Amino acid sequence: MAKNMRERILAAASNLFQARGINATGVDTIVAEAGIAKMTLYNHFKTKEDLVLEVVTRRSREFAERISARLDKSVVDPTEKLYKLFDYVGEWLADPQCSGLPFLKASAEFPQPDNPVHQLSAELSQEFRDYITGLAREAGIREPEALGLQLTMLIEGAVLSEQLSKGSNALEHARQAARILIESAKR
Amino acid sequence: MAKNMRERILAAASNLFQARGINATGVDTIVAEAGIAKMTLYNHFKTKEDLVLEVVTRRSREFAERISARLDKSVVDPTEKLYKLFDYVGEWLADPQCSGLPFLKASAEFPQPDNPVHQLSAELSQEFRDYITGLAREAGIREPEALGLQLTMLIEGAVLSEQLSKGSNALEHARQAARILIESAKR
DNA sequence: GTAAAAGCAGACAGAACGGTATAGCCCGGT
DNA sequence: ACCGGGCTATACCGTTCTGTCTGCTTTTAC
Repeated sequence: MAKNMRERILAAASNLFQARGINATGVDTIVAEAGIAKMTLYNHFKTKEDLVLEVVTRRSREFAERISARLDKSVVDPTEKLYKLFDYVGEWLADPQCSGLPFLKASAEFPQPDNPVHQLSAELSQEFRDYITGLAREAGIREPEALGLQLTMLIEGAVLSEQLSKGSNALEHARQAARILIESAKR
Repeated sequence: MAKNMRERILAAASNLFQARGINATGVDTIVAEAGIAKMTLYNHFKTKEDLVLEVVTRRSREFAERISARLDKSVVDPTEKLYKLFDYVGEWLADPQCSGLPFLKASAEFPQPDNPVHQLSAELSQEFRDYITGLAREAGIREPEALGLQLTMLIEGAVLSEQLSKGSNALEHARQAARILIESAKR
């Protein structure tokens, strides 16, 4: 049971943060959702902020690894990976329990640059961008940083648009834009 | 003075929401920043949420009008407007007191779809997208909705990237991507 | 000039916040 | 058999939250 506790707390917190926002979710609510005692939570996490940091990290890494695992497994052609990237983001976005890019939402709730959650979000966002830049580099793009950033912006914008107005088919349009940008960058 | 009170409250709230986030800013803090009595605030706004709604609306409209006013004044060629759009967003973004697109941050802090702030954010986001789609239509783009959404995603993503890691030159890369997309859409 | 409107200061209510303390229970290891 | 560590339940701390009330002063309008 001991090992499960931590996971249960993280899962409960993750769900609540996603549904109501981080600042709007109290410790008591997390405790109730996880079905545990308050002291148990504070036995595993020093403060609420520590819990927030770990939840944000996990969710972001889960997202990134879910995408990259699929890409590594099913695609070999490096350029094809860039296209497939949008397919897999689309699948992730179609999941009804998906609620946006974790590091983006976290950074919006903690705008102050010196805030630990904000700094973590910036790092995770950078990781994601670096990953896409890496894909562009493997695909032999001349300026992989430029295309990587552009594709990242498209994905972030698409996720936001889809969240704000469902059914806008944002990701499909992002994919079409990406194709044009990739082709243009290869020439 | 009576007319100024409202503006002073809105200005103070706007600054604080921008700097610390909406949920993290208490009414007492707003009152202190505005240099007024608490009852004066509640005399002008029924609840904090009412104040939030008006602040978000104003900031979003200010942004949109600042961009569109410049475009209408200085540019005549419809296609050129699409390019200049990124210049003016860039200038707005370079303003050190700028802190992201108001409706995006607000929607992140109030994720629940039935929340009034979230709904307002969705409407304001839609307004912005419609405006850009209108520009695309005037420029004779074949599928203005598609390009409008794509450019919107680029702008939103660029603003986020710039906020999360300053000096990434996100908007410049967004502009380059936009040029490619626009040229491709015109052909 | 005077009365009504609006602003002020500060106390206050009731709830929620993050976090702590305490006392007991249950269960596994030896 | 028993001991210790993790979990529970509950009460509690001080602070902060939104929102209200009151009594007094200033401004505004006619």
